[in-house]
Amino acid sequence: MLKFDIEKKNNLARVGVIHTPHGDIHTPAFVGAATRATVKALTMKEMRDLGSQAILANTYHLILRPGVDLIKEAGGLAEFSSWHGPTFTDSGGFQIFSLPDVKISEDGVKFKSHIDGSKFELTPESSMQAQWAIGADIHMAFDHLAKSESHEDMEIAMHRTHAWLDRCVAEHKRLKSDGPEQFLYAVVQGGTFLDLRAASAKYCASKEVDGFGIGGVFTADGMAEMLQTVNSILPENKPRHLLGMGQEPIDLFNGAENGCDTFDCVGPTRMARNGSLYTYDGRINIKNAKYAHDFTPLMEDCDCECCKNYTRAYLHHLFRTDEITAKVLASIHNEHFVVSVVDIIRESLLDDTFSEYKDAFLSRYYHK
RNA sequence: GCUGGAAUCGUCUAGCGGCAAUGACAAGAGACUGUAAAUCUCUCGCCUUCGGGCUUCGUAGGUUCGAGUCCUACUUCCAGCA
Repeated sequence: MLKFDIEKKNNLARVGVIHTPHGDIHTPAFVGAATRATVKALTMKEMRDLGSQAILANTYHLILRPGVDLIKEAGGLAEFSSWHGPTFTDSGGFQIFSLPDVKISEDGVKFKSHIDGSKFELTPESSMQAQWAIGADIHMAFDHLAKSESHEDMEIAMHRTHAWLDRCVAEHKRLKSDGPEQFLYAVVQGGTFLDLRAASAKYCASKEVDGFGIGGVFTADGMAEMLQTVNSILPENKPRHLLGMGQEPIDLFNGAENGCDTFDCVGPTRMARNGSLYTYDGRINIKNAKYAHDFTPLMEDCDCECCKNYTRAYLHHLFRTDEITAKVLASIHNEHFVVSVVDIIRESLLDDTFSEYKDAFLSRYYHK
Protein backbone atom coordinates (compact mmCIF):
# COMPACT_ATOMS: atom_id res chain seq x y z
CA MET A 1 0.00 0.00 0.00
CA LEU A 2 1.26 3.46 -0.91
CA LYS A 3 2.29 5.29 2.23
CA PHE A 4 0.71 8.70 2.62
CA ASP A 5 1.19 10.72 5.81
CA ILE A 6 -1.07 13.66 6.50
CA GLU A 7 0.70 16.33 8.51
CA LYS A 8 -2.10 18.82 8.77
CA LYS A 9 -5.73 19.23 7.78
CA ASN A 10 -7.98 22.22 7.27
CA ASN A 11 -11.46 21.10 6.25
CA LEU A 12 -10.86 19.27 2.96
CA ALA A 13 -7.39 20.73 2.46
CA ARG A 14 -4.44 18.80 3.73
CA VAL A 15 -0.66 18.84 3.84
CA GLY A 16 1.10 15.53 3.57
CA VAL A 17 3.88 13.34 2.23
CA ILE A 18 3.53 10.61 -0.37
CA HIS A 19 6.34 8.09 0.13
CA THR A 20 7.25 6.46 -3.19
CA PRO A 21 10.07 4.01 -3.91
CA HIS A 22 11.85 6.85 -5.74
CA GLY A 23 11.42 9.43 -2.97
CA ASP A 24 8.91 11.57 -1.14
CA ILE A 25 6.45 14.06 -2.52
CA HIS A 26 5.51 16.84 -0.16
CA THR A 27 1.94 17.74 -0.92
CA PRO A 28 0.17 19.69 -2.21
CA ALA A 29 2.59 19.50 -5.13
CA PHE A 30 2.63 20.36 -8.80
CA VAL A 31 3.88 17.44 -10.89
CA GLY A 32 5.65 18.24 -14.15
CA ALA A 33 4.05 16.94 -17.33
CA ALA A 34 6.71 14.80 -19.02
CA THR A 35 4.47 13.21 -21.62
CA ARG A 36 7.19 11.56 -23.66
CA ALA A 37 9.50 11.00 -20.69
CA THR A 38 10.72 14.56 -20.94
CA VAL A 39 9.39 17.93 -19.91
CA LYS A 40 9.50 19.72 -23.23
CA ALA A 41 12.43 22.14 -23.56
CA LEU A 42 13.80 21.26 -20.11
CA THR A 43 16.45 18.91 -18.79
CA MET A 44 15.79 16.90 -15.66
CA LYS A 45 18.46 18.93 -13.88
CA GLU A 46 16.58 22.09 -14.74
CA MET A 47 13.41 20.46 -13.43
CA ARG A 48 15.11 19.58 -10.14
CA ASP A 49 16.66 23.04 -9.87
CA LEU A 50 13.32 24.78 -10.36
CA GLY A 51 11.87 22.74 -7.52
CA SER A 52 9.84 20.01 -9.17
CA GLN A 53 9.26 16.97 -6.96
CA ALA A 54 7.81 14.52 -9.48
CA ILE A 55 6.99 14.04 -13.15
CA LEU A 56 4.11 12.43 -15.01
CA ALA A 57 4.58 10.60 -18.31
CA ASN A 58 2.00 9.27 -20.73
CA THR A 59 1.51 5.60 -21.47
CA TYR A 60 -0.02 6.18 -24.90
CA HIS A 61 2.95 8.20 -26.13
CA LEU A 62 5.53 5.86 -24.66
CA ILE A 63 3.87 2.82 -26.23
CA LEU A 64 4.26 4.46 -29.65
CA ARG A 65 7.81 5.62 -29.01
CA PRO A 66 10.14 4.26 -27.79
CA GLY A 67 8.02 1.27 -26.71
CA VAL A 68 7.50 0.24 -23.14
CA ASP A 69 9.85 -2.76 -23.29
CA LEU A 70 12.72 -0.46 -24.11
CA ILE A 71 11.97 1.63 -21.02
CA LYS A 72 11.85 -1.52 -18.95
CA GLU A 73 15.16 -2.59 -20.46
CA ALA A 74 16.61 0.81 -19.49
CA GLY A 75 15.61 0.23 -15.89
CA GLY A 76 12.31 2.05 -15.83
CA LEU A 77 11.12 5.59 -16.42
CA ALA A 78 13.08 7.27 -13.61
CA GLU A 79 16.33 5.63 -14.65
CA PHE A 80 15.74 5.98 -18.40
CA SER A 81 14.99 9.70 -18.19
CA SER A 82 17.57 10.41 -15.50
CA TRP A 83 14.84 11.92 -13.36
CA HIS A 84 15.68 9.65 -10.42
CA GLY A 85 12.66 10.86 -8.46
CA PRO A 86 8.98 10.01 -8.03
CA THR A 87 7.12 9.31 -11.26
CA PHE A 88 3.53 8.97 -12.41
CA THR A 89 2.11 7.60 -15.62
CA ASP A 90 -1.20 8.51 -17.10
CA SER A 91 -3.02 5.53 -18.53
CA GLY A 92 -3.60 6.70 -22.10
CA GLY A 93 -7.30 7.03 -21.38
CA PHE A 94 -7.26 10.73 -22.10
CA GLN A 95 -6.04 10.04 -25.65
CA ILE A 96 -9.26 8.14 -26.35
CA PHE A 97 -10.97 11.41 -25.84
CA SER A 98 -8.48 13.69 -27.54
CA LEU A 99 -7.41 11.76 -30.63
CA PRO A 100 -9.41 11.21 -33.82
CA ASP A 101 -10.07 7.79 -35.34
CA VAL A 102 -10.30 5.68 -32.22
CA LYS A 103 -12.66 2.76 -32.04
CA ILE A 104 -14.03 2.25 -28.58
CA SER A 105 -15.65 -0.93 -27.38
CA GLU A 106 -16.42 -2.42 -24.01
CA ASP A 107 -13.17 -4.34 -24.23
CA GLY A 108 -10.92 -1.38 -24.91
CA VAL A 109 -9.74 1.01 -27.59
CA LYS A 110 -8.29 0.47 -31.04
CA PHE A 111 -6.39 3.28 -32.64
CA LYS A 112 -3.84 3.99 -35.31
CA SER A 113 -0.50 5.49 -34.48
CA HIS A 114 -0.44 9.16 -35.41
CA ILE A 115 3.19 8.60 -36.40
CA ASP A 116 3.05 5.82 -38.97
CA GLY A 117 -0.55 4.62 -39.04
CA SER A 118 0.27 1.27 -37.46
CA LYS A 119 -2.52 -0.31 -35.45
CA PHE A 120 -2.56 -0.43 -31.67
CA GLU A 121 -4.99 -1.59 -29.06
CA LEU A 122 -5.24 -0.44 -25.49
CA THR A 123 -7.33 -2.26 -22.92
CA PRO A 124 -7.43 -1.95 -19.14
CA GLU A 125 -5.14 -4.98 -18.98
CA SER A 126 -2.67 -3.79 -21.63
CA SER A 127 -2.55 -0.31 -20.10
CA MET A 128 -1.65 -1.85 -16.75
CA GLN A 129 0.98 -4.05 -18.38
CA ALA A 130 2.44 -1.06 -20.21
CA GLN A 131 2.55 1.03 -17.04
CA TRP A 132 4.25 -1.78 -15.14
CA ALA A 133 6.83 -2.03 -17.90
CA ILE A 134 7.38 1.72 -17.84
CA GLY A 135 7.81 1.33 -14.12
CA ALA A 136 6.40 4.60 -12.78
CA ASP A 137 5.71 4.68 -9.06
CA ILE A 138 2.07 5.64 -9.51
CA HIS A 139 -0.21 4.45 -12.32
CA MET A 140 -3.59 5.73 -13.39
CA ALA A 141 -6.42 3.32 -14.10
CA PHE A 142 -7.43 3.16 -17.75
CA ASP A 143 -10.48 5.38 -17.91
CA HIS A 144 -12.94 6.64 -20.45
CA LEU A 145 -13.83 10.28 -20.98
CA ALA A 146 -17.25 11.12 -22.31
CA LYS A 147 -17.70 12.12 -25.92
CA SER A 148 -19.94 15.02 -24.97
CA GLU A 149 -20.97 17.09 -21.98
CA SER A 150 -24.43 15.52 -21.78
CA HIS A 151 -25.52 13.69 -18.65
CA GLU A 152 -26.26 10.61 -20.72
CA ASP A 153 -22.80 10.41 -22.26
CA MET A 154 -21.16 11.23 -18.96
CA GLU A 155 -23.03 8.40 -17.28
CA ILE A 156 -22.05 5.93 -20.00
CA ALA A 157 -18.41 6.99 -19.72
CA MET A 158 -18.52 6.72 -15.95
CA HIS A 159 -19.93 3.19 -15.97
CA ARG A 160 -17.38 2.10 -18.52
CA THR A 161 -14.62 3.65 -16.42
CA HIS A 162 -15.89 1.68 -13.42
CA ALA A 163 -16.02 -1.58 -15.34
CA TRP A 164 -12.52 -0.97 -16.61
CA LEU A 165 -11.35 -0.07 -13.09
CA ASP A 166 -12.26 -3.56 -11.87
CA ARG A 167 -10.19 -5.04 -14.65
CA CYS A 168 -7.32 -2.64 -13.91
CA VAL A 169 -7.33 -3.63 -10.24
CA ALA A 170 -7.30 -7.34 -11.12
CA GLU A 171 -4.50 -6.94 -13.65
CA HIS A 172 -2.53 -4.71 -11.32
CA LYS A 173 -2.64 -7.40 -8.62
CA ARG A 174 -1.60 -10.04 -11.11
CA LEU A 175 1.38 -7.98 -12.24
CA LYS A 176 2.79 -7.34 -8.76
CA SER A 177 6.30 -8.72 -8.68
CA ASP A 178 9.46 -8.77 -6.61
CA GLY A 179 10.65 -5.51 -8.15
CA PRO A 180 10.07 -2.04 -6.77
CA GLU A 181 6.47 -1.61 -5.69
CA GLN A 182 4.17 0.24 -8.04
CA PHE A 183 0.84 1.76 -7.14
CA LEU A 184 -2.54 2.28 -8.75
CA TYR A 185 -4.90 5.24 -8.64
CA ALA A 186 -8.55 4.85 -9.61
CA VAL A 187 -9.94 7.65 -11.76
CA VAL A 188 -13.14 9.44 -10.80
CA GLN A 189 -15.34 10.57 -13.69
CA GLY A 190 -18.78 12.18 -13.96
CA GLY A 191 -18.17 15.52 -15.65
CA THR A 192 -19.94 18.49 -14.21
CA PHE A 193 -22.78 16.42 -12.73
CA LEU A 194 -22.57 16.15 -8.97
CA ASP A 195 -24.77 13.05 -8.82
CA LEU A 196 -22.44 11.22 -11.20
CA ARG A 197 -19.35 12.50 -9.44
CA ALA A 198 -20.70 11.26 -6.12
CA ALA A 199 -21.53 7.86 -7.59
CA SER A 200 -18.11 7.61 -9.20
CA ALA A 201 -16.31 8.65 -6.01
CA LYS A 202 -18.25 6.02 -4.03
CA TYR A 203 -17.42 3.34 -6.55
CA CYS A 204 -13.72 4.21 -6.67
CA ALA A 205 -13.54 4.51 -2.89
CA SER A 206 -14.79 0.94 -2.54
CA LYS A 207 -11.91 -0.51 -4.53
CA GLU A 208 -8.48 -1.70 -3.47
CA VAL A 209 -6.45 1.17 -4.89
CA ASP A 210 -3.67 3.37 -3.53
CA GLY A 211 -5.10 6.72 -4.43
CA PHE A 212 -7.33 8.56 -6.84
CA GLY A 213 -7.14 10.58 -9.99
CA ILE A 214 -9.89 13.06 -10.62
CA GLY A 215 -10.41 13.26 -14.35
CA GLY A 216 -12.52 14.95 -16.94
CA VAL A 217 -12.16 18.46 -15.54
CA PHE A 218 -11.60 21.16 -18.13
CA THR A 219 -12.61 24.49 -16.72
CA ALA A 220 -12.54 26.22 -13.39
CA ASP A 221 -16.31 26.65 -13.52
CA GLY A 222 -17.93 24.48 -10.90
CA MET A 223 -14.68 22.71 -10.11
CA ALA A 224 -14.58 23.65 -6.44
CA GLU A 225 -18.09 22.37 -5.82
CA MET A 226 -17.36 19.18 -7.73
CA LEU A 227 -14.20 18.58 -5.71
CA GLN A 228 -16.09 19.15 -2.47
CA THR A 229 -18.51 16.43 -3.49
CA VAL A 230 -15.84 13.99 -4.61
CA ASN A 231 -13.27 14.56 -1.90
CA SER A 232 -15.85 14.38 0.86
CA ILE A 233 -16.55 10.83 -0.28
CA LEU A 234 -13.04 9.60 -1.09
CA PRO A 235 -11.17 8.12 1.89
CA GLU A 236 -9.06 10.71 3.64
CA ASN A 237 -5.98 8.54 4.02
CA LYS A 238 -5.23 8.15 0.31
CA PRO A 239 -3.74 10.75 -2.01
CA ARG A 240 -5.72 12.46 -4.75
CA HIS A 241 -4.40 13.72 -8.04
CA LEU A 242 -6.26 16.34 -10.05
CA LEU A 243 -5.61 15.28 -13.61
CA GLY A 244 -4.60 17.91 -16.11
CA MET A 245 -5.54 21.03 -14.21
CA GLY A 246 -3.18 23.84 -13.29
CA GLN A 247 -2.77 26.20 -16.17
CA GLU A 248 -4.78 28.78 -14.28
CA PRO A 249 -3.51 29.52 -10.77
CA ILE A 250 -7.07 29.59 -9.49
CA ASP A 251 -7.29 25.88 -10.29
CA LEU A 252 -4.35 25.18 -7.99
CA PHE A 253 -5.87 27.15 -5.13
CA ASN A 254 -9.30 25.60 -5.56
CA GLY A 255 -7.80 22.16 -5.96
CA ALA A 256 -5.66 22.31 -2.85
CA GLU A 257 -8.35 23.99 -0.80
CA ASN A 258 -10.77 21.23 -1.71
CA GLY A 259 -8.59 18.27 -0.93
CA CYS A 260 -6.38 17.56 -3.95
CA ASP A 261 -2.79 16.61 -3.19
CA THR A 262 -1.08 16.64 -6.56
CA PHE A 263 -1.61 18.35 -9.90
CA ASP A 264 -0.25 18.03 -13.38
CA CYS A 265 -0.79 20.24 -16.38
CA VAL A 266 0.77 20.74 -19.79
CA GLY A 267 -0.37 24.35 -19.79
CA PRO A 268 2.59 26.03 -18.10
CA THR A 269 5.20 24.60 -20.46
CA ARG A 270 3.01 24.94 -23.52
CA MET A 271 2.27 28.55 -22.66
CA ALA A 272 5.97 29.06 -22.17
CA ARG A 273 6.86 27.74 -25.61
CA ASN A 274 4.22 30.04 -27.09
CA GLY A 275 5.50 33.11 -25.28
CA SER A 276 2.72 33.43 -22.68
CA LEU A 277 4.48 33.89 -19.37
CA TYR A 278 3.19 34.01 -15.82
CA THR A 279 3.60 37.07 -13.64
CA TYR A 280 1.94 37.97 -10.35
CA ASP A 281 -0.23 40.32 -12.42
CA GLY A 282 -1.43 37.68 -14.86
CA ARG A 283 0.06 36.16 -17.98
CA ILE A 284 1.85 38.40 -20.44
CA ASN A 285 2.76 37.74 -24.06
CA ILE A 286 6.47 38.44 -24.09
CA LYS A 287 6.42 38.69 -27.89
CA ASN A 288 4.36 41.89 -27.72
CA ALA A 289 6.10 45.01 -29.00
CA LYS A 290 5.79 46.79 -25.65
CA TYR A 291 8.44 44.54 -24.09
CA ALA A 292 11.18 45.32 -26.61
CA HIS A 293 12.73 47.96 -24.35
CA ASP A 294 11.66 46.53 -21.01
CA PHE A 295 14.91 45.89 -19.17
CA THR A 296 13.29 44.66 -15.97
CA PRO A 297 13.15 40.99 -14.96
CA LEU A 298 10.15 39.01 -16.19
CA MET A 299 8.91 38.86 -12.60
CA GLU A 300 10.21 40.70 -9.56
CA ASP A 301 11.01 38.54 -6.56
CA CYS A 302 11.22 35.35 -8.61
CA ASP A 303 14.26 33.21 -7.92
CA CYS A 304 14.15 31.11 -11.08
CA GLU A 305 17.14 31.06 -13.39
CA CYS A 306 15.26 33.09 -15.98
CA CYS A 307 14.23 35.95 -13.72
CA LYS A 308 17.49 36.08 -11.79
CA ASN A 309 19.58 36.55 -14.92
CA TYR A 310 17.58 37.93 -17.84
CA THR A 311 15.37 40.86 -18.78
CA ARG A 312 12.02 41.01 -20.55
CA ALA A 313 13.73 42.76 -23.45
CA TYR A 314 16.15 39.86 -23.80
CA LEU A 315 13.38 37.27 -23.64
CA HIS A 316 11.44 39.33 -26.19
CA HIS A 317 14.47 39.26 -28.46
CA LEU A 318 14.94 35.50 -28.05
CA PHE A 319 11.30 34.87 -28.97
CA ARG A 320 11.41 37.29 -31.92
CA THR A 321 14.46 35.55 -33.29
CA ASP A 322 12.99 32.13 -32.52
CA GLU A 323 15.99 31.01 -30.51
CA ILE A 324 15.74 27.67 -28.70
CA THR A 325 16.81 29.38 -25.49
CA ALA A 326 13.58 31.39 -25.53
CA LYS A 327 11.60 28.21 -24.92
CA VAL A 328 14.06 26.94 -22.35
CA LEU A 329 14.07 30.07 -20.19
CA ALA A 330 10.32 30.58 -20.56
CA SER A 331 9.65 26.96 -19.59
CA ILE A 332 11.93 27.23 -16.58
CA HIS A 333 10.02 30.28 -15.42
CA ASN A 334 6.48 29.03 -16.04
CA GLU A 335 7.15 25.62 -14.53
CA HIS A 336 8.86 27.19 -11.55
CA PHE A 337 5.93 29.55 -11.19
CA VAL A 338 3.28 26.86 -10.81
CA VAL A 339 5.53 24.60 -8.73
CA SER A 340 6.27 27.42 -6.33
CA VAL A 341 2.66 28.61 -6.18
CA VAL A 342 1.69 25.15 -4.94
CA ASP A 343 4.71 25.05 -2.62
CA ILE A 344 3.58 28.29 -1.04
CA ILE A 345 0.03 26.95 -0.81
CA ARG A 346 1.50 24.09 1.18
CA GLU A 347 3.39 26.44 3.48
CA SER A 348 0.36 28.65 3.90
CA LEU A 349 -1.74 25.64 4.92
CA LEU A 350 0.90 24.74 7.49
CA ASP A 351 0.97 28.21 9.05
CA ASP A 352 -2.75 28.89 8.62
CA THR A 353 -2.36 31.76 6.17
CA PHE A 354 -3.93 30.01 3.19
CA SER A 355 -6.98 32.26 2.91
CA GLU A 356 -4.92 35.43 3.00
CA TYR A 357 -2.45 34.06 0.48
CA LYS A 358 -5.23 32.91 -1.84
CA ASP A 359 -7.10 36.20 -1.72
CA ALA A 360 -4.00 38.32 -2.19
CA PHE A 361 -2.65 36.18 -4.99
CA LEU A 362 -5.86 35.80 -6.97
CA SER A 363 -6.99 39.41 -6.66
CA ARG A 364 -3.67 40.60 -8.02
CA TYR A 365 -3.36 37.91 -10.70
CA TYR A 366 -6.87 38.32 -12.05
CA HIS A 367 -7.04 42.08 -11.41
CA LYS A 368 -10.16 41.82 -9.29
C1' G B 1 27.14 54.78 -75.96
C1' C B 2 24.52 50.33 -78.22
C1' U B 3 21.47 45.82 -77.49
C1' G B 4 18.47 43.00 -74.38
C1' G B 5 15.74 42.43 -69.58
C1' A B 6 13.27 44.41 -65.26
C1' A B 7 10.37 48.11 -62.07
C1' U B 8 3.67 45.26 -57.95
C1' C B 9 1.64 46.27 -50.23
C1' G B 10 8.08 47.05 -45.13
C1' U B 11 10.97 42.81 -48.05
C1' C B 12 10.88 38.94 -51.74
C1' U B 13 7.07 37.31 -55.01
C1' A B 14 2.34 35.73 -58.26
C1' G B 15 -0.09 38.21 -61.99
C1' C B 16 0.00 37.54 -69.49
C1' G B 17 -7.14 42.52 -70.97
C1' G B 18 -12.37 42.15 -66.00
C1' C B 19 -8.11 42.82 -59.81
C1' A B 20 -7.69 45.99 -53.88
C1' A B 21 -4.41 42.44 -56.86
C1' U B 22 -1.19 35.69 -55.15
C1' G B 23 2.12 33.39 -51.79
C1' A B 24 6.06 33.70 -48.22
C1' C B 25 8.55 36.52 -44.67
C1' A B 26 8.36 40.69 -41.54
C1' A B 27 4.91 43.37 -38.48
C1' G B 28 0.33 43.89 -34.98
C1' A B 29 -2.72 40.99 -31.75
C1' G B 30 -5.25 36.66 -29.75
C1' A B 31 -5.85 31.47 -28.19
C1' C B 32 -3.86 27.36 -25.49
C1' U B 33 -5.75 23.09 -18.77
C1' G B 34 -4.51 14.12 -17.83
C1' U B 35 0.54 17.58 -25.01
C1' A B 36 -0.44 14.37 -32.71
C1' A B 37 1.01 21.89 -29.94
C1' A B 38 8.83 25.15 -30.57
C1' U B 39 1.32 24.92 -32.33
C1' C B 40 -3.07 27.31 -34.07
C1' U B 41 -6.27 31.71 -35.31
C1' C B 42 -7.13 36.73 -36.81
C1' U B 43 -5.37 41.60 -38.87
C1' C B 44 -1.99 43.53 -42.31
C1' G B 45 -3.60 50.40 -48.96
C1' C B 46 -7.28 54.26 -46.80
C1' C B 47 -12.34 54.97 -45.02
C1' U B 48 -16.80 52.36 -43.46
C1' U B 49 -23.49 52.91 -40.70
C1' C B 50 -19.68 46.13 -42.64
C1' G B 51 -23.95 46.82 -47.60
C1' G B 52 -19.96 49.08 -49.44
C1' G B 53 -17.04 53.53 -50.76
C1' C B 54 -12.21 55.58 -52.25
C1' U B 55 -7.07 55.52 -54.02
C1' U B 56 -3.28 51.96 -55.88
C1' C B 57 1.20 48.03 -59.40
C1' G B 58 8.41 53.56 -61.35
C1' U B 59 6.55 58.61 -63.98
C1' A B 60 3.59 60.83 -67.91
C1' G B 61 0.61 60.04 -71.95
C1' G B 62 -2.17 56.67 -75.33
C1' U B 63 -5.29 52.26 -77.16
C1' U B 64 -9.78 49.87 -74.99
C1' C B 65 -16.46 49.40 -72.48
C1' G B 66 -12.43 47.99 -69.18
C1' A B 67 -5.05 48.42 -68.32
C1' G B 68 -0.69 45.98 -63.05
C1' U B 69 -1.25 43.45 -67.78
C1' C B 70 -1.04 46.24 -74.75
C1' C B 71 1.52 50.88 -77.15
C1' U B 72 4.84 55.50 -76.77
C1' A B 73 8.22 58.56 -74.14
C1' C B 74 10.92 59.38 -69.86
C1' U B 75 13.41 57.75 -65.12
C1' U B 76 16.02 54.06 -62.44
C1' C B 77 18.23 49.25 -62.01
C1' C B 78 20.45 44.52 -64.06
C1' A B 79 23.10 41.74 -67.96
C1' G B 80 25.98 41.53 -72.49
C1' C B 81 28.78 44.31 -76.10
C1' A B 82 31.83 48.56 -76.50
